[in-house]
Amino acid sequence: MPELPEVETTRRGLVPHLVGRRVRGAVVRNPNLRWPVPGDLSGRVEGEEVLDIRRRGKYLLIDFRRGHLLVHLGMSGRLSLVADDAPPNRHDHIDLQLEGHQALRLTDPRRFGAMLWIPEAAEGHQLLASLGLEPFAPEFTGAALRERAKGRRVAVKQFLMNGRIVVGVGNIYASEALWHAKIHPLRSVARISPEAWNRLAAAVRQTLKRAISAGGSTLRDFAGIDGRAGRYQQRHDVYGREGKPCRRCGAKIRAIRQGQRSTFFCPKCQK
DNA sequence: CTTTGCACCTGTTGGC
DNA sequence: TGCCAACAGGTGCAAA
Repeated sequence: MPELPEVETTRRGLVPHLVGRRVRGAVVRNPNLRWPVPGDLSGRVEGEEVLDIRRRGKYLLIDFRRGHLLVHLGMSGRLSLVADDAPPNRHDHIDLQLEGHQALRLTDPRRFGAMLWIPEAAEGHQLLASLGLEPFAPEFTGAALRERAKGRRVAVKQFLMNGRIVVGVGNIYASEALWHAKIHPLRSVARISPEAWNRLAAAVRQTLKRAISAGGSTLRDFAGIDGRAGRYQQRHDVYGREGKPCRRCGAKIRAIRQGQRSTFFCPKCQK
C-alpha cells in the first residue's frame, strides 16, 4: 500500500537500520519487475556503504558513494528487514544483503515496482527529472498550482494525480484532499478560484501529514524482525465510503470513475 | 503541447 | 460451493 505516506514511513523506518551500514551483495530471484533489475546489481552494491536514504515523490533513493539505488514500490511493493537466512516466499524478489546477517527484502506480488542502479547524480535521471512539486516543499502553494494549471482543462482530481505537477498524491489521497478542500473532483482546473487553490494546497499537505503520522504506527511493525504484522487502518473521510453519510454534511458519499480509477466525493459539500 | 487509455501482473472480492 | 468478472494504493508510454 504505497502512497507517499507509506513510502516516507518506509524511508524513516529504514534510515536507522541502513545508514552507515555496508552491503555485501544482492540476491535477485526474479528480475522481472517494471523494468528488468540490472544483472550486475550485486556487483554494483558489493562493499558499498549506505550514506543516506532519500525520497522523491514515491521513489526511494538509497545513496552510495558510487551511485544510487532507485526503488519504487509500485502498487503492491514492500520493503522489510529480515534475517538473511529467512526463507523467501513467492513474491520476495530481491534481497539486499547487509552486514550483520540481515537483508533488506523487496516483496512485490504485482511486480509494478522497480529497483534500478543509477551511477551518476540521481537528480538527472530520466524518471526523476520531470517530477512535480513536493507537497512539503515551501514552493508547494495554491499560487504554484494555479500557475501550473494555466492552459489546462483537466478535471482537478486527475491534475492532482499527475506526477509532473505534484508528486505523492495517489488515488486515495486525491479524493481525501478534494473533500477537505470542498472541491468537486470533476471540476476543471480552468475553473478554480485562487482561494480554492489555496485550500487545496493546504488540504493536500494536511491529508498527507496526517497519514504519515498514522503510518508511524506501522513503523514499529516494519522495523520488527519479520516485517509483517498488522497494518494500521487509516480512517478515510470519503475513500471507500460510497453510500455512507458525509462526515461534514450527512449527504450520501458518491463513487464515480475517472480515468479507470474510482473517485469518492460528497455531492453536497464539494462544488 | 494536453489529454486519454492501455499496459504491466497477481490476488481478492462480490455476484450469480 | 465454484466460477468469473471487476477491481486494487502507480505510472510510463503511445496515440488521439
